[in-house]
Amino acid sequence: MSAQEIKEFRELCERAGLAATHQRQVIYEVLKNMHGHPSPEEVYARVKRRIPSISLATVYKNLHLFIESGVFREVSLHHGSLRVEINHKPHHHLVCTSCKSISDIDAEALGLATQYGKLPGGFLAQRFAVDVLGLCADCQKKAD
Amino acid sequence: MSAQEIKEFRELCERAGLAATHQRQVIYEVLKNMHGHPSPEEVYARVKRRIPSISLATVYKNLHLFIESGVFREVSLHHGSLRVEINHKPHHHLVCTSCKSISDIDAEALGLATQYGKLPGGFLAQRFAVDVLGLCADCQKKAD
DNA sequence: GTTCTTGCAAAGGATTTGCATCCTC
DNA sequence: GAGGATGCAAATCCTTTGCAAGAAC
Repeated sequence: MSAQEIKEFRELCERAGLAATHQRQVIYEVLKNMHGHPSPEEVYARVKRRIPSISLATVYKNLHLFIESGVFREVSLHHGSLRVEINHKPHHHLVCTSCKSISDIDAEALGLATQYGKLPGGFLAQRFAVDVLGLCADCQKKAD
Repeated sequence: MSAQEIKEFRELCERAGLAATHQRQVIYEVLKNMHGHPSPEEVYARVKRRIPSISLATVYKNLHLFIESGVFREVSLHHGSLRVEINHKPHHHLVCTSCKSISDIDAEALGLATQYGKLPGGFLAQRFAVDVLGLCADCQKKAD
């Protein structure tokens, strides 16, 4: 991690009121270099390469801390367990109901006319999490 | 359950290739009379009033069978466990990030311009599952 | 009768927790 | 040094599974 990135990490911890520990830093760095929607186990496996003594519990604790402080986001999947959102651009998910694969699509490319602000009923809309369910290109071919 | 409803239930089982058992019927009936997004435990509690000997495993098995055969749907929540969708009208979810409450909103009332069919990349969109994240009216008042 | 279901108890996976030790601030 | 963080193991929660006994077709 570059000096710039270390500074960024330390500022981020300060803002969130978290100590800038070595484990925390490595988890952060590993996440930044992952793609898609990694599970805690996947993150753990990667971090373990650099800190063999790390425990899964520590990974869980830090993932939650990162999510709580808004550094990363949790993915809402049609799926049972915790997944971390790596993609920082506004986007939605294409969920294939056949092979269960999940891919991202830019919010713009999907072109949903989402409107923020007050909805009828007084609910204040701040973010739209859209899962598009359907069939991916591969599964359509197989279905022929 | 009326004679008409029993007939409906038996046809439904036949279509899905399922035996029309007593337990299955009561689970179905209980679901039909629930609202919102009940958990397996909640369904179990209700069914148990009428069939005290029922087991939680049976409830789980049947919920999955109903979901697989398209009789009910699974809710995708920012939430860890299985929930059954009772509302059959096309709708989306308003998820309050403060109190975690979830309410339904009709697809029309939300007015999202969802488009079915092929998306760029070849994905075939069949259904849109939208979670609107934000603050419910109550939590906005409390935040003042 | 055969096959599908049930109920039970045990197993399984994912996540959390308690606690002693260790590291930042 | 004080309080937060870590690692470990045990605990917990949610869900699934194996199997013998019972019900549906």
